[in-house]
Amino acid sequence: MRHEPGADCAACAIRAKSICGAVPHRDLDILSRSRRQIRFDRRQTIVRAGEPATSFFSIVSGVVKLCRSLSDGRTQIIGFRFPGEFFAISAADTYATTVEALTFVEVCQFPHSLLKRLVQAFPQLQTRLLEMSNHYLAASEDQIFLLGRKTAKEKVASFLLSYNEKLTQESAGGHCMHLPMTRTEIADFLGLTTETVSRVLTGLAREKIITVGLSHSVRLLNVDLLQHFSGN
Amino acid sequence: MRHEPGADCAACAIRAKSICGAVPHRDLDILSRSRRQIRFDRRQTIVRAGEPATSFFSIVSGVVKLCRSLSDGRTQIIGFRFPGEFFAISAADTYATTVEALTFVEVCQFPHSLLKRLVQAFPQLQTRLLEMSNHYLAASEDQIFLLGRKTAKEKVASFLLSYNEKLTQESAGGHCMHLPMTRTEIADFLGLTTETVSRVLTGLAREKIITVGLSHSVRLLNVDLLQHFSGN
DNA sequence: CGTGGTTTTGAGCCCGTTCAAGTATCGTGG
DNA sequence: CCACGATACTTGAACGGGCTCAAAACCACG
Repeated sequence: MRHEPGADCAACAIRAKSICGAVPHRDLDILSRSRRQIRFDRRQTIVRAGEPATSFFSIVSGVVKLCRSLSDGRTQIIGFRFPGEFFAISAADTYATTVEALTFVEVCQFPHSLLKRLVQAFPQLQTRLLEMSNHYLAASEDQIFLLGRKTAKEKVASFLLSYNEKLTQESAGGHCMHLPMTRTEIADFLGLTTETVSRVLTGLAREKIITVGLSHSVRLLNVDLLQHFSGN
Repeated sequence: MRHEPGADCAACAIRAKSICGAVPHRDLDILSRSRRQIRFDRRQTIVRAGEPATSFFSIVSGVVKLCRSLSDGRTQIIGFRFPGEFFAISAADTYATTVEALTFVEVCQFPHSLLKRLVQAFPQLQTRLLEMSNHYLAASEDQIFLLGRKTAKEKVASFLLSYNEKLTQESAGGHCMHLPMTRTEIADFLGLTTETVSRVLTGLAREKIITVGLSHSVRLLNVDLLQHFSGN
C-alpha cells in the first residue's frame, strides 16, 4: 500500500466514467482535497469484512474482487470491480465484504464523513451513486440467477461472455482477452470448483468454441455458440 | 388490479419506513398527487421482465417476489419485498425482473418521470433511495454466498432465520411464522427443488429444531441450533 | 365429499465434487 | 539464461448431495 498526495483530479483519465464525473469541472479542487490516492499490489487486501467501515473507494486502475468467506474455508466471490467503479459504500458500521486486489490497483479513498459532505454539496453526485448502485444490483441479480439455476457449462460460458462484453465496450478487441483472475477465482465466482472450471474450459476448447492460451489468455472463436451454451 | 385515487399519504401507516418518510410533512400533498395506489391479488403479475420500464413501486402492504426465468422453465427468485420496500428502480428502459404478488398487495406506483422530479425537489428522498438500494445490494450479496457455497440444509436454515428476523424486528413474535410462499417458491429462492426443501424441513422437524404446521406455518423451537446449521 | 393443487416420501441417477496424481507455468536467484 | 521451487492448472477415478421421476398423502375449496 503506497500513498500519493494529490495527483490532480482534472487530469484523471477515468473521471468521466467514475462517480467523479458528476462533479463540475470548476469544483474539482474540492474533490482533489477530499480523496487520497492509494496503490495496492496483487493479492493485497484493501478492506476486510468485519472491520469498522470508514471509507468508500473508487477504482482508478486495476481490478479488485469482493468476497465473503466462512471460517471453514468456503469462499464466494460476490463480484469484480473495474476502473471507474466503486466499492464499500455500505451504510453499516463494519465492512460486509472483503476486497482484494486482483492486479496492481490504484484507488481513491474517500472517508465516509467527507463523502457525505460532497454528496450534500453536489446532488448529481448522489444521482450517480444511485445509478451505479442500481447497476451493481442488476448485476448481482444476474449472478443470483446464474448461481441458482445454471449448469457448470452455462456458468463458464456466461462468465466468458460478460467479461468479453466488458472489454469490447472499452476498446474493440478481437475476442482475445487476458483474464486477471485465476481458475480458483473463477470457480469461487461461479460457485464451482477449480477442477470443474478447468474441465469445462478444456471441453469448450475441444469443441473449438474457445482457445486457452498462456498467462490467463482466452480467445473466443465462436461467440454465437458460446451465447447458445450460456443459457440466455 | 384495482385503482384507488388518492388515499392521503399523511394517513399512510408505513410512510416512515418507506421512501416517503424522506419527504417533509408539509409536502405530503405533492407526494399524494404523484403516486397512484394499486392493488393486486395473489399470483398477479405487477411488472413483467422485458416490458418497457415506466414506473417505480413502493409496497404499502403485502409481499411480492422478484424473479427471473428462462424459456425452458427454470426460475430463480431474486428476492422478496415487504411493506415499506420498493422495486423496479432500474435505470434500464425495460424491466429486468418480473414481480409477482405473493399475497394481496397494495403498492404505490410512481412514474419514472415523476420520481425524477420528486428527487430533484427533495434531496433527502434520493438519500433514502440510495440507502435502501445499498441495503438490497447487501442482501443480494448474502444470497450470492448462500447460493454459491451453502448446502441445502444451510440454505433452508438461513432462510428460516432471516425470515424470522424480519418478523421479530416488526413485532415480538414467539418464533411462530406464517410463510407467504409455497415450497416451490422457497426452492426457487434457494436454488433447490421442491422435494429437497420438503425433505430438509421434515428433517429439521425430526431433529426437533422446528415444527411444521398447517397453512405454511413454521415454529422455530431451537433458534441457536438452527443458527448453527445455517453456517454463519 | 369429491377435485385440484400442494406437499411428502421413495428409489435411482447424474452432475459436479473430492481426492489424488501428474504437468505446465511463473518468478527468483544463481 | 537456465535451474529450481512454488504455485497454478489439468486429468482421472470414485463418490455423494441434490435432482429426477413417480406415486402417495394431505389440504383447501367449492
